[in-house]
Amino acid sequence: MGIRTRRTERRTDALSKERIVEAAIEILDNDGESALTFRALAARLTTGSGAIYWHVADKNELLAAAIEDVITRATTDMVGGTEPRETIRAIALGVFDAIDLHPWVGSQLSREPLQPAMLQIFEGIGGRLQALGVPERAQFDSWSALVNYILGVAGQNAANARHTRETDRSAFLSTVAARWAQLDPAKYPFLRQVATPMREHDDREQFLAGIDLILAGIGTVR
Amino acid sequence: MGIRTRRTERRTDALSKERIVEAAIEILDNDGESALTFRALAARLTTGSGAIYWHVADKNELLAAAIEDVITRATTDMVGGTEPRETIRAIALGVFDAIDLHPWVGSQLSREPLQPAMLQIFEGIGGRLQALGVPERAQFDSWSALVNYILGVAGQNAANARHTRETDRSAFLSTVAARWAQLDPAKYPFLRQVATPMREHDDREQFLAGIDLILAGIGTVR
DNA sequence: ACCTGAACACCGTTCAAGT
DNA sequence: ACCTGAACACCGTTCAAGT
Repeated sequence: MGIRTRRTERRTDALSKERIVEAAIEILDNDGESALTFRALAARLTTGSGAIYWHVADKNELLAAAIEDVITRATTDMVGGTEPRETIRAIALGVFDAIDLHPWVGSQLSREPLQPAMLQIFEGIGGRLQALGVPERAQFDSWSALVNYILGVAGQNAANARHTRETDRSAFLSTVAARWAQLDPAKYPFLRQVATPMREHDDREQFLAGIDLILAGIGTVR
Repeated sequence: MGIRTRRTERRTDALSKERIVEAAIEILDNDGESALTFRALAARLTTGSGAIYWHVADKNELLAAAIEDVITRATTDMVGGTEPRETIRAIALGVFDAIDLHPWVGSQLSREPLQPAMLQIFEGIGGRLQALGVPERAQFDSWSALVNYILGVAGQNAANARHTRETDRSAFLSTVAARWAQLDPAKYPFLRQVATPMREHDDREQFLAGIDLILAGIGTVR
């Protein structure tokens, strides 16, 4: 389709940063973080490993671009309600769902949280705190509590996904729950008791419950 | 000192898991995570790299043992007050300070949060929530919010420390703050405003403020 | 039982050489 | 301008050989 100009047009299979990033995301999604090597990437793109360096400076830049891609897509899809509390929940859930889909983003994010794409998310949360009427002196701490919590869950989910690759997710949680259920009741009464909800809980709802708790705490500041 | 029995006594420079872990921690503390290689470790212990494998299964076990060591030491030093809210703060601060001293623990923890040594910390927090009178149905979510927040901060601190190695800490934060201060005011009003507290804040107090906010939120559950 | 150190299979990255 | 693929310096891990 369209007119083929001689110079700007490329063969459709030509290498480009976008195609490289796309392929990297596929590898990360399908085979996990350890599977992303320049050799594997080159093989998938049927090119030499050195060719990738023409489009991408190094592995850090590649990962940054992959995160940028996923996070940008996630924030674009987001329907922001008008009520600040709801919007904060929606933003947080957007991050959660993106990381649920691409767990490697979670571990990269807790390694390099200041990704450019995260700025929109950080701003979105901070802005809504202002709209919520949080006193100015409490805004920074409130914002940081929410952001750290979100990044914490992100890292946890990524860790779970790493274990989950071998077996499956519910099997992994069952194993942890079973281990906790067998802890010494004298030393670990709470963890024993929490083993059941641990096995049965819905990650997404638990995540939201945490957001709500923090928002409730923020609400107590006058 | 003491009688030298022929078989059980070893030359003081003999290899042992403890000495290996100790040396690993020194390398991690002084030169960062990327500096810990079996070759560097062997050189520091003036032995062959293969010798380490006689005492330690692989690098994962080595890292797990190093974390165990640091976390156990941190929880041992902890003076637990009698008031539940204070005790939760003390436990959280204990983790924070340990990670502040050994940032690599933070990144390992967000990769493998279910370290055995963490069980005491998890239990300590959960137990105090019960003592605080948190309704049973809210205990799991409350506990998970606190734990995820703590692990989130741990990961962040580790990430900051990675950047800080090259320059110094305040210089790094200043750079971030300066970058945020120059963001488009129309798109990022909050981040611009928050750039100043970001540069001036005390990490430890900010961390505690987050704990307090979550505890305040937990307190609203009746 | 414990240690040595060469060897193996991998990495990320570079670069002379091609088109 | 863009790509190839061998080469380099490094990993974690193994293992025959030593003591």
